[in-house]
Amino acid sequence: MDKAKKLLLIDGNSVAFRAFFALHQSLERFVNHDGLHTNAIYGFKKMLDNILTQVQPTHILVAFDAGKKTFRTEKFSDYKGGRSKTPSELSEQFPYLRKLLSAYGITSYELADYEADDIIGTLASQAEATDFSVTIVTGDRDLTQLATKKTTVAVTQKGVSEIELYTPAHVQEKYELTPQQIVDLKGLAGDASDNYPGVTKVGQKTALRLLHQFGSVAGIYEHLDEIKASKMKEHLIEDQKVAFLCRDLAQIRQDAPVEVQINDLKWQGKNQPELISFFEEMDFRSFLTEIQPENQPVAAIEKLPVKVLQESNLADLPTQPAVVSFQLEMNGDNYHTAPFIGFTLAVDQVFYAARNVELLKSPPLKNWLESSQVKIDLFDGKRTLVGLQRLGIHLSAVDFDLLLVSYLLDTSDNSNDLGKLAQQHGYTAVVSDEEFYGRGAKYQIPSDDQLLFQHLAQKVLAISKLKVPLLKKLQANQQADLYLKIEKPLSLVLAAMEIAGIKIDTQRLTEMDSEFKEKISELEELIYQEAGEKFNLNSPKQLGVILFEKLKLPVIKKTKTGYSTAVDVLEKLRGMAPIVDNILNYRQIAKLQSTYVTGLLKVVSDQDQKVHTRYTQTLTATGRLSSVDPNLQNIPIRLAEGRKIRQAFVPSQPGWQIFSSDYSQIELRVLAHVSQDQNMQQSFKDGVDIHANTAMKIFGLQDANEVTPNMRRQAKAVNFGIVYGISDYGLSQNIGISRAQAKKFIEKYFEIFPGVHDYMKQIVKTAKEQGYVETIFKRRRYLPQIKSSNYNLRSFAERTAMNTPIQGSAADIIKVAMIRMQRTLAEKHLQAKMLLQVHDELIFEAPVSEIPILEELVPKIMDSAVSLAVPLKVESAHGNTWFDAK
DNA sequence: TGCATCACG
DNA sequence: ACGTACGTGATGCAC
Repeated sequence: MDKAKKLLLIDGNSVAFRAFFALHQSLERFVNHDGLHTNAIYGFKKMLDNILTQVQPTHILVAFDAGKKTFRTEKFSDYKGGRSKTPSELSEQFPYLRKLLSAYGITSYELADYEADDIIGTLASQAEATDFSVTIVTGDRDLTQLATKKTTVAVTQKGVSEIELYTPAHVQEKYELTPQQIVDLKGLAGDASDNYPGVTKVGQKTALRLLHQFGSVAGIYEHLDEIKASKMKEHLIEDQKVAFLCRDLAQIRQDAPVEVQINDLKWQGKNQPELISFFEEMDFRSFLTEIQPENQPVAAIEKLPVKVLQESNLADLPTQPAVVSFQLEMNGDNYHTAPFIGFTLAVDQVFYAARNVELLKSPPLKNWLESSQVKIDLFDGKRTLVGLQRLGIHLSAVDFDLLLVSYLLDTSDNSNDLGKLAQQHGYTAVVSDEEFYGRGAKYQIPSDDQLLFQHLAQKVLAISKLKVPLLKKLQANQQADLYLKIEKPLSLVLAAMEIAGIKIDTQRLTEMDSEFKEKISELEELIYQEAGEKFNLNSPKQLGVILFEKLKLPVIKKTKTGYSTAVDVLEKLRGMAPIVDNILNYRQIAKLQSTYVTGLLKVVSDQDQKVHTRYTQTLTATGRLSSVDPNLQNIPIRLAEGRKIRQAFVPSQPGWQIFSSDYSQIELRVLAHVSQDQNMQQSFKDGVDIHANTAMKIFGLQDANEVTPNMRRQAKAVNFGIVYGISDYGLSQNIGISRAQAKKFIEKYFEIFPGVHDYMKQIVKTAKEQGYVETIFKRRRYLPQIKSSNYNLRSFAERTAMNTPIQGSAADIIKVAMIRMQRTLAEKHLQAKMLLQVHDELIFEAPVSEIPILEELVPKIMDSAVSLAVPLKVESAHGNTWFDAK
């Protein structure tokens, strides 16, 4: 027997609004990997599931408002006037809501000049005329006017899960009115949210009383003479036209020119693959597991035919394939030391795998990897290269590096896991390592060969499947050069630097260790005496109690968790109690001790007395590198005490020295270039001291000699502030001046450098229009929050828009220099080795005899890496240790 | 695991 | 009226 026909009609806009505000508090938790807000989509989906289970419809349509202009605004220009703009965090979700519906197999519909209500009213009445029953879902009580014997109106309550069902009986019970009288009610009382007035001074209460007596608006005016003379009666007479107009506005149309046929709305069910890919796009993990429970995907995914490689069958492999996808699996992040797990290869859609990585040393595998004729596709070339190097295999070229490419496509998405990345790009057959191996104590490498090899094979398959689409995207973004000429060659350069490592004078560190130990215990004793008790000095919480409760020092600043005891606070308390100075000293030395003495000693390799950092090439949002394990980009230099740590960084061979070159003010030069500010460009062309020059200009001095050190210091801070996307408050905090004074500085600065001012305004505008900003080499950073209605988020995005092209372009430039540098050293057969990069500085070791060559060569390569509108300036130094290279 | 602190450009 | 500098990593504490 045929199921009874049930039509479900949903007011898309109103339900989306409800869902959005129900989850408004968690707005920032519902953001997907592209920065899209997803709370309304999430809530809508939950609600939709509820309704589908409750109603069991056979036919469905979701109606949307077509736009601001409707027949109602024609009749009453201020209809829905004064309503605040839909938040951008919601409006950006509407296109995806339609995508969700499409995956659910549900029709979305809108009609020019009509609101969603009218589409619903029209379809409901058409459906009733045949043999349908109808359920309407909305967040708007006005729609209860549509309730009939065959039509139920479900109004969502506060959350997204609860609904209130309005039948004519329920309407009667709640308002003592028939559904049709709701329209009359609105006509009399008006509607604040739709911004139409109704009759003056008549509200809900009076309107209800009148309707109970006369039945309708028309009824009231027919029986006006029965109403006693009163202010209200005068208002009724005066506002008669308004009353009928408002009634008309409230009346939902049931004759709109809707083009869809109800029979076409038959629901065929959800489209599972479309839904999976949509949930992935939205990062809705819980919904994903809901529709594909844990074991299902494994079962559903086709098992790949993997051939297990052994000594005995290596000879069966082709001698020189055109393309090989390769994965070298290791246990742990630190690929300099991580144990090998195994490897896989995909060649002509055939998969090979083995646990024994020694096999890679034999032909033909070694030949493939070292050949320049075989295209190697992989994930994380640097990691692979270092791993292979440990096996004595020299990977010479990579064709496609999935990790690098996907980082360039979106620098804010810096996941380091092949499975996660592949899923984000729509390829779902491969799971994340965390999911496959487990995490922390649960980490386990499967002993079952087939299980392990399937995972590895899925990885290489993902690499080859994603190669073409991602390279296409790169092309579309005009980023192919950035990949081919900068990032890919750089990964090989970085690998070489990491492998080279830098030698540590552990004896020097051990000396410092005992020195510091002594000083620390002296200071500890002093502090405990002054405090009158022992406590944990390293605990800001306990220190706070001592300083601000026991010693009653004034509280300058608070943190989320209590009193702040940070340097800038302690600086202000200096002189109020001797303990403060001692704490500052203690902090300084304790930091050196824990991070740079014992910390560094912990990571020195026993094999070669060197530290081998890892540069993370795909992490920062601006394009800079970062350095981990150990971080060699934050070795102390500013304070004399800390600077001595650099004495422990020494050349790896006797008779060699450390050589260092750094760009001078590269970020300001980039700013002068991108902003095209003539004044700033001229300063750099003239080769003047830029900070002193800025000081002269903002303090209105005639002569450079009049610039005091303090003026120069302040001007330098302004220059920095400009690069960071300045705010008067930030500047005032930084140099300890009033906010008003800071504001004057900034205004003066923009007067002097109008091009910079224009650039800052322009870049924010560009970011708003295109959604991202770019560096000079087209590195891209998306800034979805630049349209946020939240002031803080938006301001942050604006400052980022100003800063990223500057910081990022500087990063591009030094990367180009590094690649050329490495090539030149090889071409000239120099023994010198490039060891470290510290954002605007390159550090080498070289035989003393080569130092004069480097003094010439390195600055030449660095300052000619790009050609800007201003010259680049490079300064060099050398010495027996890193400390002495100053 | 998150927070506060502090090291660098 | 809002509340703020940009980009990182390591350490130790407290939950």
